[in-house]
Amino acid sequence: MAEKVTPRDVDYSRWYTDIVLQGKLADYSPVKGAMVIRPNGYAIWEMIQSNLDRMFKETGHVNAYFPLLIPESFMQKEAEHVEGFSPECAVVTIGGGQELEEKLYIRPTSETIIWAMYKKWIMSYRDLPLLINQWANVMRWEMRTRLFLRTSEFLWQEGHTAHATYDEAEEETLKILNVYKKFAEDYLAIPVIPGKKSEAEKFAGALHTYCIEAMMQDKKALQAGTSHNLGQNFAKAFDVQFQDKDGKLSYVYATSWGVSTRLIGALIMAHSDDRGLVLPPKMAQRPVVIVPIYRSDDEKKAVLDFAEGVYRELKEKYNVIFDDRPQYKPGYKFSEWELQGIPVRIEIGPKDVEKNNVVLVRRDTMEKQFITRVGILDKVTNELTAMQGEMLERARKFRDKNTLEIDEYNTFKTVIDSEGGFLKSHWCGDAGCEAKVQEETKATIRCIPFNEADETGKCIVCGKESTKRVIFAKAY
RNA sequence: CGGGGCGUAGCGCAGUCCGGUUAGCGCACCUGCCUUGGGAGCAGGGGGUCGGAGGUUCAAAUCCUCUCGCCCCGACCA
Repeated sequence: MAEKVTPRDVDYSRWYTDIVLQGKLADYSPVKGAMVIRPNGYAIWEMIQSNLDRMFKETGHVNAYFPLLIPESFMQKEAEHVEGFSPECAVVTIGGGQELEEKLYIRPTSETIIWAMYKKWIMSYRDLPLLINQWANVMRWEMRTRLFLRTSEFLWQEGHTAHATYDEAEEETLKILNVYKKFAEDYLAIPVIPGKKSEAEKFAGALHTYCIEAMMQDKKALQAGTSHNLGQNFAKAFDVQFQDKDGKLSYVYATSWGVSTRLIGALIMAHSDDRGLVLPPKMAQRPVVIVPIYRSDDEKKAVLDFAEGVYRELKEKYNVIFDDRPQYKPGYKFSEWELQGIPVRIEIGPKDVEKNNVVLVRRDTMEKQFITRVGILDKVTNELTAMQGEMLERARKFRDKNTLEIDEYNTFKTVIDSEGGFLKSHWCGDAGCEAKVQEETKATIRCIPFNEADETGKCIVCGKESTKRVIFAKAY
C-alpha cells in the first residue's frame, strides 16, 4: 500500500500538508503565497459560514459588503492601526493604465473604510447600535505561508459594530467571543480557552483584544477567533459622533471581530490522524458513504439492490455518497474516503445481504460494527451524534493532559523545549518579562484566561507579585 | 544582495559528465479482459515547444552564452 500521508510522529508539518493535499481540501496556486480552496475544503468553509452566520443573525447582526480597495489616507488615520498593518499591505498604484492620484490598499481588514461610512450613517443614539458583519476576502502579504494557516489572501468574516457606550461595546465584544467559543466546541469539536490578549498581542488599534485559543495535536496553540473592543479610537480617527437623548455629542464606541479560513487548519490539526482527515459530523456536508462489495454478477445485482435501498433510506436525512464506481476495489474506496474524512462508512457485501446486515465503520475510532438493516437511519444518527461528542471530549482530554502549571523559569524552559503544551504560569504583567520569555523560548502569552481562579504567586521571569496564571505556548 | 541546488508527460524522476535513430521509467489517465470484505493483475493505448532565447555542430535534453522561474542556506529586516 502506497502511503499517501506522512505519519505525524515522522514529520508533523508534512503530515499536515499531506492531509490538505491528499484530502483535496486545497492546492497550491500559480500565485506565490495564495492557495486554491478545492471543493472539499470549501465545503468545510460553507459549514462554518452557514452556522456562524445563523448565530450572528440570532444575536441581531446583519450582513453587508464594503469595497476591497481602501484609500491610502483612510489607512493612515488611526496611528496604531497604520503602524500595525502597513508592512503587510499590497497597494494598487495604477488603474486604467494611469498612475493613481491616491494609492489604494487591498484591505488587510476593513475598519477604516467601514468607519468612513459609519460617519455618514450615524447621527443619533437612535442609529445605535449598528451591528454589521461582512463575509469577505482580505490580503496580508506573508513571507512564509502554509495552506489555510497563513496565506496572503484568505477568507473571513469581520463584524464591525457601533455603540453608544463603552459598556455596550464591551458586552458586544464578549457576546461574540462566546458565540465563537460555542461554535468551536459544538461544531468544530475543538475545546477552546477564552481570554484576553496581552498588550503585545492585541489588535493594532484596539483598546483590548479577546480571543479563544485551541491546542493542536503537536501541542502548539492556535488562535481560533478574536474579538476587539476598539473603544473610541476609530470614531475619533473618522470623526463619528452621535447626539444622545440630551442633545449632547459624543464619540461612538466600536468593536470588531473575526474568524477566518484558518479555522479549517485548526479543524485538521485538532482531529485528523495518519489515515487522513477526520471531520466532526456537524462539519461534514457528506457525512455518510456507502461502499458496495461483490464478486459475481449475481452478487452484484443483489448487493446493489440492497445498497440502493439503504441509500434511499439514509438519503432522507443525510447527503450520502453511494460509491458504486466499478473501476475501484473496495479497499481503494475505503482509503480514499478515509483520506477525505467522511465520518461514517457503510459496507454492504453478499454476506450482509444474506443476513440483512450492514457493516458500519466510524472514521474517528475506525471501529467496525455489524448492525441490522432495520432501523439503520436511527443507528447512523446515533453514531454521528456520539462521534461529535466524543471528538470534543477526546480533544479536551488531550489538551488538559498537556496543560501544566509551571512555577520555575528553568523548568519552564525545559518543558517548553521538550514536551511543549500549554504552560500556566504567573506573569507580573510587564511587557519586558513577556518579551524575554518569547526571546528565550519562542513561547508567547496566548491569553490571560477568564476562567482561571485568582491566585497569588510570583512572576516566572522577574519574581514580582502576580495574581493570576496566564497561558504560555508556542503558537501558529 | 551572496552561496548552493533544481527546471525533461498531470505528479515523482532517469538520461546531461563523454552530443548520435521514433527521449525513457514509476504513479495517474483511457480501452479490454480479469478481479472486488483494506489501496489487485495482465494486455494494449493516449499524453513531451526537454523552462525560454541565441550560438557551436552533419547532428543538441546533452556543449557554450544570455535569460526567466522555483527551492534551501546566509545577509538584511523585526
